[in-house]
Amino acid sequence: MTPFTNRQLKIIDSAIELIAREGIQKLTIKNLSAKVGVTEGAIYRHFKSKIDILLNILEMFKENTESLSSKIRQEELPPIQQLHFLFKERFQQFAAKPALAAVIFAEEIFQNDNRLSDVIVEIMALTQKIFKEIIEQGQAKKEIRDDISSEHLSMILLGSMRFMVAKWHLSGFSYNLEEEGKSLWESIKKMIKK
Amino acid sequence: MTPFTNRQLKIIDSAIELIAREGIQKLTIKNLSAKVGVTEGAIYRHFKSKIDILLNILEMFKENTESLSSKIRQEELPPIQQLHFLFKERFQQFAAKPALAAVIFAEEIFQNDNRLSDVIVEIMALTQKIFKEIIEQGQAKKEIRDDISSEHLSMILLGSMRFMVAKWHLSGFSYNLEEEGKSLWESIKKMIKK
Amino acid sequence: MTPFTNRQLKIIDSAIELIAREGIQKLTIKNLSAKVGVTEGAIYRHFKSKIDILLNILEMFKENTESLSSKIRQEELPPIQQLHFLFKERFQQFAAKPALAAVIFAEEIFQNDNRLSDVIVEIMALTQKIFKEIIEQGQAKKEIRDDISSEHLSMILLGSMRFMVAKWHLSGFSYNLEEEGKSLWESIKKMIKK
Amino acid sequence: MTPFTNRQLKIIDSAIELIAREGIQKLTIKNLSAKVGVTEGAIYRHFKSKIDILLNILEMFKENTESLSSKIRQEELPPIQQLHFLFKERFQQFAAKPALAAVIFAEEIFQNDNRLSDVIVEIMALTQKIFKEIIEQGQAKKEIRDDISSEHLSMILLGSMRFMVAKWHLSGFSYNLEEEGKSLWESIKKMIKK
DNA sequence: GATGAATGAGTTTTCATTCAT
DNA sequence: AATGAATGAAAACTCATTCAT
Repeated sequence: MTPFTNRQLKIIDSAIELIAREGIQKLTIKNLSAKVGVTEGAIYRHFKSKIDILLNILEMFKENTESLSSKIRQEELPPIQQLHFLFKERFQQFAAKPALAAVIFAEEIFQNDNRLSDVIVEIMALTQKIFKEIIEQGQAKKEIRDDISSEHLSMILLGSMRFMVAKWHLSGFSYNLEEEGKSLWESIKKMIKK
Repeated sequence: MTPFTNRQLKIIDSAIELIAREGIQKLTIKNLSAKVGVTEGAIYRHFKSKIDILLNILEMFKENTESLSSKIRQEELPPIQQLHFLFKERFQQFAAKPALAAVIFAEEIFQNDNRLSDVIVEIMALTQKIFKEIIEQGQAKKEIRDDISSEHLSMILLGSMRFMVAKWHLSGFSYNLEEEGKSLWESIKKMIKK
Repeated sequence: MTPFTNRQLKIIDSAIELIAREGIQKLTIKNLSAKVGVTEGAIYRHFKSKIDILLNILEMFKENTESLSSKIRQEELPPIQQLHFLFKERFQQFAAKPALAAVIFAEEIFQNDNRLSDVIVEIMALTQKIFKEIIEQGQAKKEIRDDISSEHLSMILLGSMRFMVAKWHLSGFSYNLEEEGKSLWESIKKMIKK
Repeated sequence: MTPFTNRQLKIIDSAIELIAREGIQKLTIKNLSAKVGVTEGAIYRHFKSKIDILLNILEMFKENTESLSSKIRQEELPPIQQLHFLFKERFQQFAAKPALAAVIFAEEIFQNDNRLSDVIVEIMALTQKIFKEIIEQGQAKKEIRDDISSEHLSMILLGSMRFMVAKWHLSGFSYNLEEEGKSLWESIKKMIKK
């Protein structure tokens, strides 16, 4: 939605990488500007504050989540396959940009400021809502077991996904996330299918 | 193991609460000493550095995890009940001290320093190992389904637990974690039982 | 004397208003350029530095003071009426452009730089000299009391004028300066007439 | 009222002198700490912000004004002598601490921040009120002329005092303020006496 | 004439830590 | 044990100015 300039994209990217590699405490304007290759003041020509940079990272992710969700709704796949698609897509995105995974699942990072933590809560709620709705369709169509609430099923799906990503991050992105994710999905599918 | 003085316990407690309520970025010696009720310098009589305080928090949690695990091993319960016990116990601990939950599952907090992140990795590995072993016993005894690897089953268990705790934290600890946890456990049990 | 371009006049005007409304500390090239409606760099097409802008404001006021004074000298009015004219004229100018009043009587603003404070001293000396000379004429013509030195009489005249303007500024220009000034003049006239 | 520590007094004093000598724009924490002889951070152990320092300077002056006024009321002098006393006292104070004069009459300095400008307005109103009340007593007792309002008389008194102090400041404190002030008082007395 | 990007020096403030008392 | 004062480094951000386009 927001059309970023190249410089802004560079800054956002550098910020994500800095956080992923060294934690938010290392996301300082000094480190960031060094990574971008400009002086500290120059950053402020592109974002009005450090919080603003973080806000844009989250906003980008939120918009991406929304567009993924509407893309799926259009495709008219059976619910299980919709879940599979979302699962795969997310793991693919994270594998392509590991830093993003590290940032997006570390809510603590954004606890700092209300504007940030609000967006985090929104993203989390939105994501779970998307999964829940698909699961409920699946339950209605008898594709997905209905002896367990959609709330719990979505929690199990998202929870295990997050856990895998967190471990992957802590391991220094040392294995192939997409493969492991695919294998995890197979297990989950077995558990939730009717 | 480490015999803490009362002052040390007070400091550790205050630190955990500060982090839980406002994020690590608010864990400063100034804020901490104000919460404890002493001057800044006084903190250094009890811990040799800020990292040292965080290290002790993690160490405490790690020891607690270890003692929980050995307690279970002595009790000779059937595997499913062992899992139930661990699940319940953890949720109870977190409900009793919400701040701890907020801190312990937020690995990002400790990414700052290698000594810290090493302990985080150890704790995560240890926890998953405990769950995996019990699950494997359960599979051997035909109590737990064996068409899904113990690796994945433990991921699903731990992942959904972490997810629930994370949501609870983000919601401002606004609901009864123990009850929700109990209900989640029932769902998980249904899914993993043979 | 100095023939300003339209852009230069706009910049000077905006600068005066910025200072009057928010203080010199808010007179930054960024704020100024925003008010003028151009980018920061553009300002430097019209003035070679920020000090240069301030210098021109003072120079304008000084020239205005000089022309007022020579206008009066030509008109050959009785001294008391000359004073009245100056008094009225100044209050009229300030009422018409409140911002100018706020700036011109706030010597502190220009203490920053020697080139500026020198002009301030010149303006102050010039103004007092103009008043003193008229008063001395009045004393020679027995129109104005001569039991008090022209130095003191001019101080009282200028001092009370400045005080009224300062209060008006601090009150947010909340009352009619011209009327209040007229009334003050009546009082002063009573006090200085022979 | 507020019992300042020695360090705080030193800081306040240094701040006043810095402003008087070079203007507020030179009152930076860096310059201030250098003058005090400590590092920049050290200032913050004694005042919580730069504004706080300025606020305390004004508050000190305000309290001083109040105590002067109540001292006078107790002494039961004839109104003209009360005015004389206040006049003398103020000029004495300024002569003793020139920097204070430079700061206190330069309202612009404090336009920066609402908390500051509010106190400035209060001080100005308080001072004029004190003078006005004495003048009104004098008018009631037929000591002071009543063909001119107490409002205008106080404006003339305070205005000429401020003007003299401003000139003295701009001249680099180059003459004896107390003597000049005494002489000005004599002129003013002549003008306001009945 | 004007823009957009940048710089280098500066701003206020906070931080973890030390140390004499 | 604890305080109060201090330090040196670093934080986020702002400023006047320059310059290629």
